[in-house]
Amino acid sequence: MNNKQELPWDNPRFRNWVAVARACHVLERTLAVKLGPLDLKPAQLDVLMNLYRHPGMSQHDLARKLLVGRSNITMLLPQLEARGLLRREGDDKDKRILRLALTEAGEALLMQALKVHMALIEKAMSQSTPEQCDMIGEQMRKIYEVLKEA
Amino acid sequence: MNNKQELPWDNPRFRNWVAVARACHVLERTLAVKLGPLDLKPAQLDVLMNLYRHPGMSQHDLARKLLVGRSNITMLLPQLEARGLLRREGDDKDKRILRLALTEAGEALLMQALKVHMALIEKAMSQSTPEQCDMIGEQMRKIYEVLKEA
DNA sequence: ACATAATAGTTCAAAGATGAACAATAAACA
DNA sequence: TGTTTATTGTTCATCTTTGAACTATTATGT
Repeated sequence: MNNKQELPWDNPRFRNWVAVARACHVLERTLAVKLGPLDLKPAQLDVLMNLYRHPGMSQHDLARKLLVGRSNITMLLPQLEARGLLRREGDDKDKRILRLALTEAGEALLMQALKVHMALIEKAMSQSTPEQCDMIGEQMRKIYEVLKEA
Repeated sequence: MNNKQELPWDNPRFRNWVAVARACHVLERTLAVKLGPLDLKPAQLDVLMNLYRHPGMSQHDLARKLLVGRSNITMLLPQLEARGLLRREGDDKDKRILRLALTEAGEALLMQALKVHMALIEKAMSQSTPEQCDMIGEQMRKIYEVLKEA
């Protein structure tokens, strides 16, 4: 007779996930504001970060890393390339592939942006003990694994 | 003489937060796909959820809850109103304010969408013990508090 | 009361993200 | 080899999101 399902708000998992989403959202918005002076958007910072860690990666690989479509990368890169922050050069063996790498200027700007990003994350995560912080990261990596092929 | 700052990737807080952001992103994308059959976007679901919990709230309050601009709400609501999912009626005492509430149809669709959302969150969070889950929620609420007025 | 400031919502142009369709290239396989 | 399939990156139309400027209304302060 009870045609009302259990309301999600009574469910701890739901409530707690909503908190995760809200924290993410507010940190992303704050980051966007703080990156303003560097004329950099969070999405662009993500690109620079990935190229720093994986120089020579293709646009396809970059799109997969960032969880966005390839077309998004195509739209994103020319702005950064025009600013001299990265290079795109064709692969020798596979002419379909463009290999990406940061320039000196790109690396320099990345370092500045990382200071901003790092400070923000420090401020956010300073509330947690190292053990709590690691546990959160561990659970989130599990979630990513569970969902990425769903 | 060391002009290289500590690289964020060596910092547990940074690495763990990146995991949070990635988990959020992939869950949001997955939700968007799973809500497809209901012809509902995550942002629209957020609206319905908030109106269910806070009937009579204004557009301004809704925007604040959702962490978006007021204009976003203005663009979002007409679609939902046209589908008969919600009502907008002017406040008696303050003629600037429009008060929002779900219709029967809106509530019914919300219940369907919540099943989808709930199932996804269950799948994601089932990896964690109840204690871990609560701790994550607690830390995330702290982060939100710290950042929301920054 | 009156001028000033603050608030709620809308409009609009610009920027971002998305997915389908496409061209060029490479891989698989008969 | 030749044909078919897959992959990489681009283009394009569409949909969202955003912030600044605007109107209407209410609050504040003198």
